[in-house]
Amino acid sequence: MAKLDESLLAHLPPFSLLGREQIREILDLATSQRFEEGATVYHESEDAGRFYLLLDGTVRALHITPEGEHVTALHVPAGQLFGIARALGRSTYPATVETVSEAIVLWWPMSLWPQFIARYEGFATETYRTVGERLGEMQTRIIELSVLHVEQRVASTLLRLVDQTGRKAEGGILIDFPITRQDLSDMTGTTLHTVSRLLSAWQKQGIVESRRKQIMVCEPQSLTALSTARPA
Amino acid sequence: MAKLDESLLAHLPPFSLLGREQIREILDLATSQRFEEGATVYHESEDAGRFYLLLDGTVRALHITPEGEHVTALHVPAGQLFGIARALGRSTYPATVETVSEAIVLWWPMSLWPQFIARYEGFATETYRTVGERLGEMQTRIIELSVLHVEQRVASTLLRLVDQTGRKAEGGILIDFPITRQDLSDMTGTTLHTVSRLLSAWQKQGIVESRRKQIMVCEPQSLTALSTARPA
DNA sequence: CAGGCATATTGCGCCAGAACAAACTTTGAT
DNA sequence: ATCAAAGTTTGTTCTGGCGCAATATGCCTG
Repeated sequence: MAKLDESLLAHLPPFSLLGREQIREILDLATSQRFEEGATVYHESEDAGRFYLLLDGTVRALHITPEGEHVTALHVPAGQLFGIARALGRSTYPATVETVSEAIVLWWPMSLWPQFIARYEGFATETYRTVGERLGEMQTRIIELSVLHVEQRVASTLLRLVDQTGRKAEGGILIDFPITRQDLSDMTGTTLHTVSRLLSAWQKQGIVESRRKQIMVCEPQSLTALSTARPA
Repeated sequence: MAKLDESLLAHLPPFSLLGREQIREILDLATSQRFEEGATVYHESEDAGRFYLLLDGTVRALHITPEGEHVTALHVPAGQLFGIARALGRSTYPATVETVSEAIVLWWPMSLWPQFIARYEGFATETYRTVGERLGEMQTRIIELSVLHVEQRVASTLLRLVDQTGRKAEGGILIDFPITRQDLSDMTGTTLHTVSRLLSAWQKQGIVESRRKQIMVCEPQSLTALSTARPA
């Protein structure tokens, strides 16, 4: 395998406090791996043997119910750690992770976890910050699911995605990975039919523009309005 | 203030690995405080100045939306830590915490947190296990809110409460703190009306028995059935 | 024990959104 | 080009459960 360059990690929060040699050390312990779009990295409740860093692409954490329904818990953008079950005192992965687009990851055996925490300055702190952020996101999800209507949930989900992975494009901000109506409905707890109707309506109003597997938000303000307004 | 006894902490997971002197140390740093039923311990987004151990009673973490709706995130049973914002890399509390019944807590200034983590064996590990468990609970909530119907959500919420704080009583298992239909609806993302109807119906079937602010589950199996069954 | 307040029950109408159904479009493979 | 598969749109029907409103019941206070 080609030797990995230190600059890959140097600017990422979990490693930003570390010196060159330490990063070299870490990289030499890592394995890099490429995943196709839609590939499964690991399954829920599997033994948590590795922890991962997402170098490029997007992955999502999801659950599959006994009835076969998919519920998306979380999207992870490039640059973040995932599969960090040990940070939560768990020995199995709490969710299934699959790639949303082609993805490049680094991984380390979980047996190295304690030494990463102990040896590398800032690694623990940043990791727990990440955990805290995800927890916050989940709380927001719960609140939204509890009190918001479908339309509001879809609107704020779109806003969140734009915020996390939006890429400037002409006429709006593009969500930077392939996303279907079904995906959106898995994130919002509704059906793809309803999402389709909403997007069509919004497109007519010029708020979004959507092609197959692609959504561009043209008027974020309008979505914000939709997501907060309590309709009469 | 009366001196606290070491036996208070000795058997609790975060401290169970510690020796007598260490526990003494910890207790001497602690302040104990009693809260009335329904009292607020701290508010969301307040500066996280303390971390808490719940010695007796039950507290709940909740959010209040701008519109004034309450969403209950989590119940914390006696013996657990809460307000551990620092474990999540946060400097403010992520939710409001209020007591559900009369409660006794110990608290320490958050400035002691780093030293607790560093000095006391097992404290960090157990803390993160707690975080992991709560995260798991939240995931379950999200899944339930996404794919289950109101009746199923109420049923499984009742089961969870029975599981966490149930106390054997004649004729069934009693939920060991005062709980209103409104509370239940805040936990399940529905209205108190619907909860009331459901409880009435279940009472007629002999599945539960409810007085004012009190619910007893007589036939857990029936609730389990209700919570999983995919109604035609 | 009277009055007042919080909690609970119940009936009714209505509508957001799910379920079902079917056609259409884009993409990619042969 | 042709075909198949995946994704999307749109129409119609139906219902769970919310909103509103009135009433009942237990609980606390003075």
